[in-house]
Amino acid sequence: MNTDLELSPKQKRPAGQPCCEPVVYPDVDRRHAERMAVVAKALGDPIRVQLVDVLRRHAGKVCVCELTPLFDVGQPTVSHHLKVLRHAGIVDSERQGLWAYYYVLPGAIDELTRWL
Amino acid sequence: MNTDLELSPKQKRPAGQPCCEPVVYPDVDRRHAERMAVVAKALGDPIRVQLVDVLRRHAGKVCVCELTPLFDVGQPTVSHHLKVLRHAGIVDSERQGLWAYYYVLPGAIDELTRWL
DNA sequence: TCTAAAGATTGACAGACGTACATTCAATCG
DNA sequence: CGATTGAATGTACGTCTGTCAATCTTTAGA
Repeated sequence: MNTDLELSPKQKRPAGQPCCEPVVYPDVDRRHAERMAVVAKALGDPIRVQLVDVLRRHAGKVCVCELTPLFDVGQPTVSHHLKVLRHAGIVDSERQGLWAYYYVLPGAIDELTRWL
Repeated sequence: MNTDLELSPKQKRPAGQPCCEPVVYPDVDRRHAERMAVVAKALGDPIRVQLVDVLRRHAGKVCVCELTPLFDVGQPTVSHHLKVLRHAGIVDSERQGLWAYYYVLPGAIDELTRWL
């Protein structure tokens, strides 16, 4: 990999020529970038970060009724955030009677971690 | 850490008592979660993911005019995305005459990586 | 079967977001 | 200076997001 970028003073391009040629092209293609952006966007809310934190630190499965009192938002909002996380492939849920248990799917986050 | 969650069938709460007590509290406090959410949100766009990818893979500094032709959006839009990344503390820029060179500040991403 | 509870869904709203287009700013060259 | 270039800023617009209130679905218990 070329780590030596010329910071030599460039010249104003004469008339209609392109300014600069790209010296580095993305290593992650568009599709890969889009998938990671989906995961990152899902983590782009403090409540969702804390939700994932709780679910990850708890190896088992956590009931929604245990998650709701941790935050200053109502139950529908927590449900909405969990839905966003599930839609991003970060968590999944399992119903047991009246209760819904959520747990983290480690794969999605690993992909982002590997790139970072 | 308690990794053994009882999945034993819960009981419907009698009348006005709380459903469940939280068994796990967030390890990351609100402020920490907010900072990581800012970083994650800034990475929540495929163009910004690819921008960071290019800047990280290039150890030096990359001129905006080298970044713009990589994407299908106009120069002001690229400039806007770079501004978002700079506001999140992920990148910074340095002016040299007509050209602006962007580079990655490794600290912000490391914080998120450490948690993930 | 009737009531109540856990959780999901819907609709509404203010605010933020991504993009395009035009303009402005700063710096170089003739 | 005056013209041109690289980059940032401003405006506008359609879309998405986070939240709440209300409602709906499913299930447990009496």
